[in-house]
Amino acid sequence: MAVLTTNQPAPLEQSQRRIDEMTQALRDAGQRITPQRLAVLKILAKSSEHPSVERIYEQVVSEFPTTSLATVYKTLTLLKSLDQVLELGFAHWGSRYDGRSPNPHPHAVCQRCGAIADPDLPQAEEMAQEMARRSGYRIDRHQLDFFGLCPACRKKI
Amino acid sequence: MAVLTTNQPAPLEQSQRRIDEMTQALRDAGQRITPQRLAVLKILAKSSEHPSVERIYEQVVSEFPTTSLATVYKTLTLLKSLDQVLELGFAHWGSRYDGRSPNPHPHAVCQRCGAIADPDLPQAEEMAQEMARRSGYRIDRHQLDFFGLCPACRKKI
DNA sequence: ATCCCTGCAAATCGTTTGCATTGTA
DNA sequence: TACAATGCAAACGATTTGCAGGGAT
Repeated sequence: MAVLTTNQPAPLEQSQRRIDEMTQALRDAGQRITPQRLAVLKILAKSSEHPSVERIYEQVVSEFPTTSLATVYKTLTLLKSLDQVLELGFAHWGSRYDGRSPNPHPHAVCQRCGAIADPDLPQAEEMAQEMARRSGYRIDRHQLDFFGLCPACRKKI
Repeated sequence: MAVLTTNQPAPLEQSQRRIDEMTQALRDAGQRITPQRLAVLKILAKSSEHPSVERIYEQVVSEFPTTSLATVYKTLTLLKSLDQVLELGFAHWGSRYDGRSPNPHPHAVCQRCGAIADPDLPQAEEMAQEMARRSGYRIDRHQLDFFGLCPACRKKI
């Protein structure tokens, strides 16, 4: 499901398509397209870095200075509920967001610099089915995180 | 690596072995075996429910009324640092702990009642290697969570 | 006897909420 | 114009921390 290659910047055309998808999803849900929401949504469509809330906030504020952190949170909650953004929820550091590939897929997280990569791992879906079979649970969603050191940080240590 | 069958109570002998392992790990690290630590550690060795901090605290207090929540947290942090307990860190609800199989392994989490199962999924290790290969990250640890409904809750809905 | 561990309370940090004001549809 | 969205500040909940007193080795 993750169509994009790891950590490449999104081609303009592709991020434009995501912006359109997201705005349409908002409209379909009877939600208004405010400038603040549009700003958040553009950042989500363009970022390959899996930004944190704080990071999104900084960027929104830089082009829309009155925006509040609460609005960013509310927008993210809304987009999540429409399955237009994937929240990577971590325990002790804050969440990170993936707006380019909102369907669940595995991530590699660098413990040193916080970089996140998401190469395609086709086994994921099959593993979800295996988990359903062996546990008896109905599986709706997953979060598969691998923690370690990114290539850049490996060298530095 | 997960030797135990899903959600079966630990055989006494097995949980006793875990208690011994943990106390030994503490001793090896030059740490003291206090009654509070022993209480936490016993609960971890026996529980198949992947208890929350609060749940552990309740149980410790019931047999050792002066214990504080902070001590439970400190003990868990200590045991984590010695790889004697696995923390399942969730974003919006608190963490849950696995003291019976402290090596990373996949879990199924019920969104309704919070039950957690951990059947053996042999693919996990191979997937970690595949992730390392495709991302270039050095992978040290993983957390593989599948969210949905447990068998009991499926019926109730 | 030493010094680590405990227990308490206060601090922290990410996230959520209440409410008056503003702006989109 | 009506009603939903914003922005601010206060509330929240899980976890951490500082510190004085107590207990394990």
